Amino acid sequence: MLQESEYIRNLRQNQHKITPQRLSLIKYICDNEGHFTAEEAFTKLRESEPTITLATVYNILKIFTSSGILNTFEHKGSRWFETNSALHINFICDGCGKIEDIDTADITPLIRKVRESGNTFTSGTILMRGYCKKCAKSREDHH
Amino acid sequence: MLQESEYIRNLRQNQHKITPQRLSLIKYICDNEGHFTAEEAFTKLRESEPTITLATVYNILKIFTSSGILNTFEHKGSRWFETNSALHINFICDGCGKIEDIDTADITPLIRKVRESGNTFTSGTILMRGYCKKCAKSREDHH
DNA sequence: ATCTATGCAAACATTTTGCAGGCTG
DNA sequence: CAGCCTGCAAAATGTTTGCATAGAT
Repeated sequence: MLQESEYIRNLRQNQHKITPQRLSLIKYICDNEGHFTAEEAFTKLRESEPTITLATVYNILKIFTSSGILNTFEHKGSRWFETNSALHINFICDGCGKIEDIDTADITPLIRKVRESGNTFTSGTILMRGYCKKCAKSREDHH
Repeated sequence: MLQESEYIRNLRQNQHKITPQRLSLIKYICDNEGHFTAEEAFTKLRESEPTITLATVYNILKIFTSSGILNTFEHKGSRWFETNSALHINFICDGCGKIEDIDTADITPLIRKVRESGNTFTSGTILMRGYCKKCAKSREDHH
């Protein structure tokens, strides 16, 4: 889990200015470990930065994703952002919609496989769907 | 690789009617092993079915995805459809944009891992990005 | 004959773009 | 104070919806 200072350093390193909007978003990202959409971040940020716009949020998120400090994937018609930069499984519950990170060493062979085919590997996203423990149980109880 | 008859059987099994538009799309899917968007299928289908609309293409694709005979994933702001129903790696080249299927048995441990956490597993998508052999080489040559 | 599927258009949702003014470095 | 960043509005893109008619069984 990265600290706020690492995002700030990332901005400086890439000659980007430090603005209140950017600091607020960094705070949101660090306080809110997990997965979020631009809209979600925007809604939360507006509490402390009432003039911020969605376009600005997208701008800032683009900086972080293009420098690789944030990952993105698409799901349910939106782009999602996440702070976990190691390749891992994103398990999405079809019941409650929650996204759970599952870290595992078992992914290494997959990357090797990609390279065996002659490709280079830069990044990846693994989405797996099903029902989480809680939702699976409540569905069982309905029988 | 599924045959046209299997898509037709799938329609019948689910009490869906066999229409020319559906047959054309099935033909497109079977002739065109790989990955496609609704728009791509629509553009091609219009050659033989000039009155077909994008909405109809979406309708038909929804039938096939909800019955599980087609997979979907989101990428580059669109939904993509694919005929390979076994969980596999979709390798996306950041150079030419081509999507390559990489089938591997190494995925089984990942599914096990999902279940170990108490979740059920229904489907998954693995997207990996980098440069394909050809694009990696042409980028090297630029140095 | 019934009921679903299609075609069309409009609605919707998400993301991007263009530009004038404001703020950072 | 130069240039990047923000806020705003509009545009662009992709997908869904509602409804009247055509078509499959």
